[in-house]
This record gives sequence, C-alpha cells and structure tokens, in this order.
Amino acid sequence: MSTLTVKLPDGSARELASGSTAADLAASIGSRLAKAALAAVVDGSESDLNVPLSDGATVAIITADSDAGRHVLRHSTAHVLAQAVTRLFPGAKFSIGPAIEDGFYYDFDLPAGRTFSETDLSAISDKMREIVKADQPFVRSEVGVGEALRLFADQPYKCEIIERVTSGAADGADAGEVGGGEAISVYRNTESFVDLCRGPHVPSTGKLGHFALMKVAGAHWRSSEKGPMLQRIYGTAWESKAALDEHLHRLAEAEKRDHRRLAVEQDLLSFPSELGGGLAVWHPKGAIVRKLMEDYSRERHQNGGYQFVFTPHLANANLFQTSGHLDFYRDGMYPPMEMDNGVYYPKPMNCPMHCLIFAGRGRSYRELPMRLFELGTVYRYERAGTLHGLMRIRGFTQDDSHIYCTEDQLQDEIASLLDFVMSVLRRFGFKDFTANLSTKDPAKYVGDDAIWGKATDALRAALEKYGLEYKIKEGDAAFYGPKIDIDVRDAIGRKWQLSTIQCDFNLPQRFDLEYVGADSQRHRPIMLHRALFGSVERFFGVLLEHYAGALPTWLAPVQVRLLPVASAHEAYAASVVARLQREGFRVDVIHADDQLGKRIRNAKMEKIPYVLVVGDDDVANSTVGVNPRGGEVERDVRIDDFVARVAADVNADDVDA
RNA sequence: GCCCAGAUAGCUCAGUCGGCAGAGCAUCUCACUCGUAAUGAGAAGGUCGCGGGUUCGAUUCCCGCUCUGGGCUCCA
Repeated sequence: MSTLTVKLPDGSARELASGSTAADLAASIGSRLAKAALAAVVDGSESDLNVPLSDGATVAIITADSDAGRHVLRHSTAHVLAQAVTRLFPGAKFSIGPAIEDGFYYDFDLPAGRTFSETDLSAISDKMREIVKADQPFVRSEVGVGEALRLFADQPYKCEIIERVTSGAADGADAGEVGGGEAISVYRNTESFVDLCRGPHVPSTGKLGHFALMKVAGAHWRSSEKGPMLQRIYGTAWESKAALDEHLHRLAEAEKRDHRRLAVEQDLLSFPSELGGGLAVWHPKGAIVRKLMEDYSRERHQNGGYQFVFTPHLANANLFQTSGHLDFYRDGMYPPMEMDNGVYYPKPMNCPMHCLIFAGRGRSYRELPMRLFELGTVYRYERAGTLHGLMRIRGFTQDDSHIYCTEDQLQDEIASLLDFVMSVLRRFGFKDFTANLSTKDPAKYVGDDAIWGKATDALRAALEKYGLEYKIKEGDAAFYGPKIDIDVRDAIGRKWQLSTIQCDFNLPQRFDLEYVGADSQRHRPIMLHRALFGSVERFFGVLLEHYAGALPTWLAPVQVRLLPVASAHEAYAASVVARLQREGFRVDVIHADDQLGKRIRNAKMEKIPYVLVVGDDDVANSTVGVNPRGGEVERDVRIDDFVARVAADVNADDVDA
C-alpha cells in the first residue's frame, strides 16, 4: 500500500495512506482533533476536510475555536439559514450570505414583496435546528458555467453573480460566493437545496447549532441604493454554547454602556422630540462635563500656539459657492434662507470662514504657520435613517483648527500636530490607538502630484516618528488632499474614529489665499484641517461609553458627595463642603431625609467618585469617612489628607477606564 | 431616502380579543434621624406620540405624519 507524507504547521511530517483526506489526517493525530476539525488549510488555501491530500502538501487543521474555524461555521450556518427560508417561504430568492464579525447574514427576496418581521425569526430558527439535527452533509462539486446557470435557473441573484464572476466583473462580495477560475463551485445539502459557494464548509450541518438569529433588516442588493431592497437576516454563531452565551452577555454589557441610556440615567442631556430629530439639549450635569472638556481643549490650544477665532452660524450662499460646499455637499446642507437681497445657509463647516480671516489682509511668511482655532457649531442635514444619539447628529460643535503654513513648514507642523493630538487624547484616558493614512485617488484630485507626494510623505513621516501603528488606505483621500485619521479602541475593544489631520490644496486656491515670502514674491499657503474630538458631542458619547458612565474624577459632574449620618451632622457637613469647594472641587450634599444606606446606593448608581459619610466621630475629630468609587470604605480620614488625595486624582495623567 | 420594529405617568414596562388606564422606581406630604448599595404610610401624577378614518363608542382596528431603535445607503 502506497503512502504519502504531509507537513504539519509545527514542522513535523506525517505519513498517511495514499488517498487520505484532511479528515483522515486529523483522525490520525487524535480523536479530539478529529471531532473539533471543521476544515483545513492545504498549501495555504482553505479547503474542505474531505479533500484528498497530495504527497508533500503542507496541511493545517482548522478547528471551531479559532477565528478561521468560526468563520467557516458562520458561513455554513448562513447556508442553513438560506435552506430554512427557502423551505418555509417557497419561491424565496436568495442572494448572498457571508460570515461577518461575530456572525453572518443572508439576504433574501421574498415572493410577492413579502417582508420578514421579527416574529418570523423563531419559526426560521426552529427550521434551522431541524436541519442541524438532520446532519446533512455539505457536498462540494464543481460545475461549468452553463451547468451552474441551469442549476440556479430560478435564482436570478445567483445567476447575476455567476455572470459577473465569469465576465471578470466580480468584486469582493461575489468572490466570497464563488471562487475564481473556470469551474464554479457549489455546495449541496439536500436534493433540493444547493448554494453557490467557494467554501470551505463544515462536513455536515450536525457540526453547527450554537447560533441565534438576531434581527431582520432591509439591505440593498449589491449594496447599491439603486438596487432592489432585499430582506436581510442577521445571526450569530459560535463553537459552543458557552461561547454563544458569552457573546450575548457581551452585547448586553455593551447595551448597558450605551451613551443614550447613560445620558438619561445620569440626567446629562436629552433629545426632546419637540426640538426635532438629531438635535440635543444639554442638562446641567452634562453641560458641566462638556464645559470641562471644552475648557481643557481651549487651555491646550492656548498653550499650543493657536489663535482663537469666532465665526457665525450663517453665511451668504456666495461663500459656500466659493468654498465649493454647495457644489459638493448641497444635499448634506440645511436648506437656504432668503433674506434681504441674499440667500443664506447654516454653515456645514467652519473652514470657509477661517479662510476669510486669513484673506482679510496681506499676510507675511513671518505670520506662518498661522493656527486658527474655534469650537464652531455646524449644522448638517443628516438623513433621518442615519441619526444615532450623539454619534450622528444634525447640529454639533467641532473643535476645529485650520493651519496655514508654507510648504517647507509642512513636515514639522504635521509632526507637532500629531504629538498634540495624541497628548490630548491620552488625557481623556485612551491608550490604544491606530491610524489610517489615506492617499490620493488617481481618478479624482486637485493639486499637482509633487505637492501630494510631499504632503503624503510628511504625514507618513509624522506617523513613523511618533511610532503610531498605521494602515495605508490607497486612494481613500478626499479630492483635496491626503489625511491621517486616528482610531481609538475603547474599554471594551470597540474602535472609534476620532481625530483627523487633513491636508487641503483646494481651499487656498478657491479663496486665492496668498502670503508674501522672504523673497518678496506671493506664494500660496498649504492649509491643514485638524479636528481632535471631531465633534464635541460625539466625543462626549464615546467617553461615556468608554467609561460606562463612570467618568474620571477630573470630568465627573459631581466629584464628592457629602452624606451626614443624621441631621445633627449637617452643620459639620456644610463646613466640609465649604472647604472642598474652596479647593475647587465639585461637591454636593444629600440631607438625612433618607436612610444612609439608601443615599449611599443612589450615589453609587450615579457613579460619583467619592462619597463622604460624616457622623459623631468625624465632628469630634475633623475627619470624614471615605467611600471611594471601586474601593473600600475608610474611616477617620483627615480632611487635609482627603483634599490632597482628590487633588492628586484630578491631576492624574494616567486615567483608567 | 429605503426595509423591520417601536412610541402608555419623569424613568422602566405591563395592559385593554373596541366599553372611564396599571405596577415598580422617581416626585410631594407625614412618621422615622439612621455609620456605608433600597425604612414605612399616604398623595399626586396620563387627551395611551400627532392628525384623519371606521364605529353608538378608538389608547386598542385602518391610513397618513412625527419621533425613536436596528439595518441598508450616505457621512466634507
């Protein structure tokens, strides 16, 4: 009997009977591996377990508890979903169903315009469990184009994918469905259910089962707004019940730190419907936090060589004609107001007005770099379906800087800008950063290639110098210049894009901005846009979620709460409050109308950093009882010691979430 | 803008197969004055999101709108 030898990931070799498959390999290694195996990587490409191995191949087994394994089982679960839907809704057309982060989805076109509602999910889910229980095999075969078109004759979306793939017009979404090459691969589960797919898949549906259908949604075919609206079902799937439960638990935790929920619970701000969609009012407790954020931002900008400016909320249409906003972003602007002889628009950006300030008189190279800063409130008409709490809002305030500099200054200016941005972000407790460098889209840009190259190099050099991990997004820049976007990762691992540093070769030209150089000649400055919070509102929302509402002491609306044990201790409590207020702390006191335990509980739910309880002993000894957030109760703490401790906490550079 | 789901007391939510609307928390009053995560009693609180239709009667059924949530698209 002839044999073949394969290489394993650890470098060892293994001899198998000729004709052996990846499944045989797994079995030869161990029964636990055989059970956990879902697919294999053979010579670098993923394949099914039952693929025959060739002599000398390098083979790795994919198990369910790896990222690759979860990807396979999610994709396979999507097929089960499609089969369940086609059985429950005869005539349903299915389009694509990829694995995504934490789960999968599948898009359907139901007969007669029928739509899914959430109540359909349990029936579909039950049908899926039947299919899992039936332990149907996933049988791969490869067919020619003609055969494929015949197989999917009643599935127009599948036919479209086949045609696009074979005509070479496929994009990433199609490639997930079918591999490239001549033959088209399909996976059959039953006599009647077969799906176009590149694979690999689990050997049989019995390997699946730890899934949950999460929600239904509309989704456009081919992700194009012009395409028909399909019905999408989202699900999640995991390698074990424990992993599924853990995922569901994580979702529940994320929901608990939803900034919209925390904003209501802590009385920070609200979105009264009387005001209109996407518009917020800030209540006193939210406003104080916002003010602290803004004060800190102003202080840093003042020390960072910025000049403060203020500009109005409205501008004549001519200004936005000059800036180009009316040409490019009219749909995203609030509608115009007509008055006197002109037409006015609420501003969607501050930069045109800052350009007017620069252009207001002749400028010398000695004034550059000129750094203008404004907390400027802008209004954008975000479409109704896109609004989302503070994260997507129609009126918001940018911490907006525009820096005008010479070409020679570009490099240093960008490097110091990046330092500045990172230092401010760290103060707010973010520690984990990544950046994206977006480069020229050759199809759409203004300015000459030399300046694009120079600016892109300057951005890259700044990232390298700072040592910030970054990805290059080729062709992703706006038409007017390359940019750096900075993402932060929050306490539960979610990424938020916050700060941005953008070069602009367009506005200086449109506003005909000039300075006189040392050579007495006129030159055009380069403009940089820089937002750090981006939107103050959104940044506030991200902070709330990052800290789950427990803002660091320097930002907490109430830093210290005094609780007199009984009415007899109120005078003493008042004297402690006065002392702490003299030290500049934000303090309040809750009188002894409720029991102490109740007042402690309320303070804890409000996530106040320090709760001070004062009773007989404290009155006698000038002490306080300290109940710190997340710490143990301490009795008989001297007031001076407490003051020093809070002061240290407020000034701490290292803030933990 | 499109698909799905919502909107009932300040908050969280129950309920009415079409017949005067309910709980917990919060609020107010009274009692309790208490040493570290919910004291007790009472009161008050609602055009059941807005507008139209069907009906003897609509918070409930139908239509439209507004707002909210989840997606798609978009995001200077």
